[in-house]
Amino acid sequence: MDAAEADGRLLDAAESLFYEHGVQAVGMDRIRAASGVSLKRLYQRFPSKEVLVEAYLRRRDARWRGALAAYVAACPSAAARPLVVFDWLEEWFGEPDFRGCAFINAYGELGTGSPAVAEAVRDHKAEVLRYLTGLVRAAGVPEPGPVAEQLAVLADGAITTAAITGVPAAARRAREAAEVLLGAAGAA
Amino acid sequence: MDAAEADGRLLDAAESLFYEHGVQAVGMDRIRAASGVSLKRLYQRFPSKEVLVEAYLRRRDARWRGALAAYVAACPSAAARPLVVFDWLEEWFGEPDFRGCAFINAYGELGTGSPAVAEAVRDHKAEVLRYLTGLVRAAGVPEPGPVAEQLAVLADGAITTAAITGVPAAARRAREAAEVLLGAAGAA
DNA sequence: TAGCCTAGAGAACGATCGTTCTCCGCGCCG
DNA sequence: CGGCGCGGAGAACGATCGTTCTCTAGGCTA
Repeated sequence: MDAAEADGRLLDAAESLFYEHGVQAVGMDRIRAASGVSLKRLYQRFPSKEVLVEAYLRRRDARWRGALAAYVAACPSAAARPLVVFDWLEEWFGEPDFRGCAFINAYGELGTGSPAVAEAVRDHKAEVLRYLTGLVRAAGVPEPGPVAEQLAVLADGAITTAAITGVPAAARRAREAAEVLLGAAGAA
Repeated sequence: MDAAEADGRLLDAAESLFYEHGVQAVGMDRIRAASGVSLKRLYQRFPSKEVLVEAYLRRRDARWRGALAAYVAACPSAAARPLVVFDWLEEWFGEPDFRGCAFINAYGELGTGSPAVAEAVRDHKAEVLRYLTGLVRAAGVPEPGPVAEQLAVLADGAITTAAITGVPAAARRAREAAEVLLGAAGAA
């Protein structure tokens, strides 16, 4: 097993355990057991738990935004793409291991104590907002910034609401709201 | 010091410490030190940390909704009251110890492991939704349910966005969105 | 004044945390 | 074939966790 595969197995284990149970509730030894990578190599690749947590968040950010972008790009209508974001959210909410936003959860748990984690979370939210701004602009809204911020708020609210209620209905409500907001802002 | 005062001091200490640092990052001994209540009495009043956490959440729920309702009730226009909710959020976001939604944070940290905490969080969100539904109905919306759910999503999204970005601007965006949604739903 | 109940201070307990160290076996270079 | 170094298994370490126990000082009743 080379370093790249060790990294992958460690990050896979870290992601599923941290996301399901929270960061503080999962010890390093549990990640060793789930990954099959020895503790010695774990600390060779990630010299502390905080480093591992940040790596987990940054890899999840890339994957999450990649999956969203791929789903949205499959929609032929640029005007509809901002709404398709909420269709993707609804599918996500229905998955059995859905547990809310990994970044919001990590920020609530560690944002005070770990600047590295806080920055990774802020970076994720900033990237999502950038992406939404591009979608809204391409949908024909003359000033996409404010509407994109509204969509970002709707998305975050839908994620947390769906996580707590356990049902994906919030995605539909958010999509309906987004439709009204885009219409009012003059989407083509 | 009687039992009622001990409870108050313990819950005050628990609330400020749990809210600021997260639940798992704060030990029982730190709550003893901050409250001035001995460990023995602490465990007399709250026989486990989980019980204390649930009591913290339920008292905060009552206070939080009480403060919101008092602020909103001071607005003379029933039609404007759903929007005033977001004014109150904006003031809250500006407070120096604002750290996001205590219930979302607790759910992310403990929702998987503690059914009592998960239920307290669900109860809070359900009560907020009930309250918003009443406001939207009184504002003249014929079918207040869907709009109230949209406002709840906007509020949760604004809270998390404000917590992560550190600026209260999300409240304004959410308020503008709420205005559009209420207008589209036929508020009088 | 004598006895008793309460409460506080803090040690103690077993568990678990993040992290490091020891020991052993296996594969590569001479 | 022999020595060497890397990697894995897991013990060990000091710290801290939630929780309980011990010991003592003090106020109330008789």
